[in-house]
Amino acid sequence: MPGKPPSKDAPEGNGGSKSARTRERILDAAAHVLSRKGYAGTRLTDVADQAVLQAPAIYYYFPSREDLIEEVMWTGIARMYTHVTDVLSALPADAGPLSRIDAAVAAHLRYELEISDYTTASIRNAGQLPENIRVRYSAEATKYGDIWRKLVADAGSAGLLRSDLDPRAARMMVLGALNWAAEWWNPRRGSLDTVVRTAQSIVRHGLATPQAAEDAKTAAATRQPRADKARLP
Amino acid sequence: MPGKPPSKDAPEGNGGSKSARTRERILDAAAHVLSRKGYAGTRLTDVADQAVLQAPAIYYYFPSREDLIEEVMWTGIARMYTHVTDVLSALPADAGPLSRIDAAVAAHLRYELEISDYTTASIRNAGQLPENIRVRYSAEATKYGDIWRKLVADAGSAGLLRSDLDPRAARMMVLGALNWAAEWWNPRRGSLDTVVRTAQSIVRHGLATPQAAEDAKTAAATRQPRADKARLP
DNA sequence: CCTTCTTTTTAATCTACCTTAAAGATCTAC
DNA sequence: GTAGATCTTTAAGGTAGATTAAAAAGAAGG
Repeated sequence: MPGKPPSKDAPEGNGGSKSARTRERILDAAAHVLSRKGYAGTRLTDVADQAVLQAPAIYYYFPSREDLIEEVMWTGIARMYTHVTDVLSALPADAGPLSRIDAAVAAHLRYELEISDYTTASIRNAGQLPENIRVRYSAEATKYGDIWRKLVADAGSAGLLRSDLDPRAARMMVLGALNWAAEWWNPRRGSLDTVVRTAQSIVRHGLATPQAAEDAKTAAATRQPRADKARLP
Repeated sequence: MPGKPPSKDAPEGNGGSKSARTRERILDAAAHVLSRKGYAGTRLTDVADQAVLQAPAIYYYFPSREDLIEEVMWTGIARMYTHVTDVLSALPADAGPLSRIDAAVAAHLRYELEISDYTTASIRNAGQLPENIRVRYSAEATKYGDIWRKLVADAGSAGLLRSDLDPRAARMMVLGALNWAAEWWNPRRGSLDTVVRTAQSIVRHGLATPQAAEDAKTAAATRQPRADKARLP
């Protein structure tokens, strides 16, 4: 009799026991297939092929197909949350609300486009999940959304946002612009830096008062690129 | 023996023969299911339920499940193309590039959120289609994209765009912001007008030079709402 | 090398769904 | 009102894919 799923550890690259690494490989494979085939189209045999093992082996690590897919879905956002949070907290304490939004835009975009299987899986399938799977995903999504709610609210309190914007709609438009990037970006057709710069500019000018947008731009020229690469305090 | 699929007519509401209306009902039902269940999850029995008939009846109108889904996919964008084109050509000849973008934003958004089954179906499933189905869809998508390519290019030629933007990335960001609206907009949580206004403002300020953005805003205050509601010349 | 625990595989079951076949129902025009 | 066309249904067939059972293969330790 197989023991329970081996202690799931490191959400990071690897490093765990062999068993933990196999589990992670299956999860990655599932994200890969899920992003391309959709919830209903994700076959365990395809996941198994991608992970280089036989379909029934998956049951040693996950109780069912649904559990596997559920974990891919919420894991994707949960990791994004961690990443963006880390980047934001690595910013200098005096970074203004618009600089923080710039940093969040860059962090979201880079993470999304680097770890694109998970992100694309989440983005494309969020609306197609059965209720039971959606619960945990929605919770993580709300948590992540709160980051942005706060980013926008802070800019608003500081009087940096244009008054003709509906905050919720504005926030969702920004997230839409960012999320959609996974659908069209192709490393061969333009550098990631270009995408990030364009996104930051659109978001900054899209949200801020003209005066604030220009101020932030010049301020960012020295501050933001540094902040963007910082990971750990 | 059944004749060939009855002459497919009116892409509009209805009006055609009874047969044409049944066909349209099936197509609508397929869009409904496709948007919620995804490509692989779209079962003919569900489509049939939604269209209030039995699954095999679908085969009287469509050669196969794939053909049905393919048609939903490309039809969605093709109609969007027609709609946006109509709105743009109804604009006064002296409408500037930014006004035209404003109008396109409104047209895209209103159509998307009103006919949301087709749009959501396209958006969510574009990346999950098998090759053969994707061909026609991609062709229509490119055609529609050309509208926006031109809108942005015209604004650029007129010197109204900020120079720090990559045109392709900027265009895709805008489309992403718009497309994503179908994922979050809820009529009960905010009016469509609010969403449209916010989107127009973000796009205008997101793309244009600060000077041009402000100019366009005041000009639009009289011109654009009228143009927005115009349908036929 | 033999035992035990972990991991992976092969073989078999069971269900869901697309599709076809054939028969019914409805409609139209003489 | 009845022949023929149009449309719709009921009744199978066949296949693919999740899951379970049971056996095989590794790995760790003595």
